[in-house]
Amino acid sequence: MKKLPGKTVERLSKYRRALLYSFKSGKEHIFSHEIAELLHITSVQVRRDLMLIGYTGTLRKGYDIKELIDKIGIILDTQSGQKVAVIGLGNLGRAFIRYFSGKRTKLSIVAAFDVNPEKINTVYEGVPCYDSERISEIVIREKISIAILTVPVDESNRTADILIRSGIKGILNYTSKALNVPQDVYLEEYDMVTSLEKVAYFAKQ
Amino acid sequence: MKKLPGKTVERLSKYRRALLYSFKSGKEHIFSHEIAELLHITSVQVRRDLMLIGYTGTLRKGYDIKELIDKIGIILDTQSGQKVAVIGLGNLGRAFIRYFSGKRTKLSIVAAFDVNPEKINTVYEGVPCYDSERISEIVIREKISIAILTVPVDESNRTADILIRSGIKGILNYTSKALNVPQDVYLEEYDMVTSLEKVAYFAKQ
DNA sequence: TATCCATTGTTAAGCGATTAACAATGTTAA
DNA sequence: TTAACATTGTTAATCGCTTAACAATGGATA
Repeated sequence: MKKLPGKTVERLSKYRRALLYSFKSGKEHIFSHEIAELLHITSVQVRRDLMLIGYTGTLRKGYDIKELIDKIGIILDTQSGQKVAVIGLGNLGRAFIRYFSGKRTKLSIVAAFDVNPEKINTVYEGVPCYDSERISEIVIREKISIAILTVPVDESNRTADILIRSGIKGILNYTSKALNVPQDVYLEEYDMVTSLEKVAYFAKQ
Repeated sequence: MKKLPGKTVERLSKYRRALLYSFKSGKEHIFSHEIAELLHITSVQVRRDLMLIGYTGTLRKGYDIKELIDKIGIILDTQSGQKVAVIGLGNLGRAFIRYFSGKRTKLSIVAAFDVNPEKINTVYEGVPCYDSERISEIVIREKISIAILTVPVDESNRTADILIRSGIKGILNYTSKALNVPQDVYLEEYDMVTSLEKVAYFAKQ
């Protein structure tokens, strides 16, 4: 299937979580305007997104929640799952591991890396922490395709280069430096300080 | 001044950080294409953003770094500064406090809140942690205008309501639930799971 | 002095995403 | 049986942001 718009992909992820929640509470069908309410968006947008992934509802009952969850899974997930590594086991790295621990999804965090000897060879929430020197070895061995980068900013480019040479396919960069990656590596950047400064700007009346 | 586009505000925050870094290393002037390189964007976009804030460079020397930093400060900051609270002193809350500790900016994190008795009345990186029961009291007393919300998802709406009733002006929401806020409260949402799922989607070739 | 040229500032075009509009559909109610 | 209606799926319009295009500028160079 042709690549979907980034914004649609983000919403599909949110639809799925909201739908799982509704399904667990016993609901079987849902209308576009109900999904829209859950996410605080419009029903048109929901229908447009579902049109893009080719899922069709029924006229008076809306969408079959179970079917739609499965359909979104076909779009977002890979059959065999994808392995994720957290680079930098600081607060942010641990936050990620916490969010994912226990959730059995097609994304699994299988390794963390740090330079701190006190963290190396420990296990956090079931995820082993290795010496950062071993990134390349383990990424290749474990076929890890996604990295969450939460290292100090002056290490970010060097670390990204190692990941790229080890065949990583996507990087989620939380360091405040724009990374250089080749075209075939997907890069998503998020800057906590910028987010807070943005809120501060719009919060002053 | 008229409100700037959100994307421009985000970039201004990044320009400032990059410019501060350049200034510290002794540089005094900079061209639009040099700023663009630092952020991996185009020089046109830089010039357009600077046009929007009304800053004018010189033709052959480019922009005066010191002046531009000050100009961005006038746009983004308030004269007296803004106070920030972290609600939920988990990994993510601590990550935020860490990022900001030591940096003397117009944004200062002055309080954290948690329900865990072991955290209440401790101090993390200079930031005192209070009982979540006291959010309203302290937000009002300290004139805190911005909240970073990192509580468990089932507490998010209740907590947001307390913040709103206490006169908060902006909320940065890291819980995975869309919040209901009145028009005069600025809301920025970020979902770590969605970000990772987006990377995963675009990383599968 | 006159010409060249890199750079800025700004207008216009293009693009991607959201929103509006509406035909199609089939269930419900008269 | 027919009319009313809520809802879906899709096309068209709109909006906001990015990118392209280019005139204006004034220092450097011949």
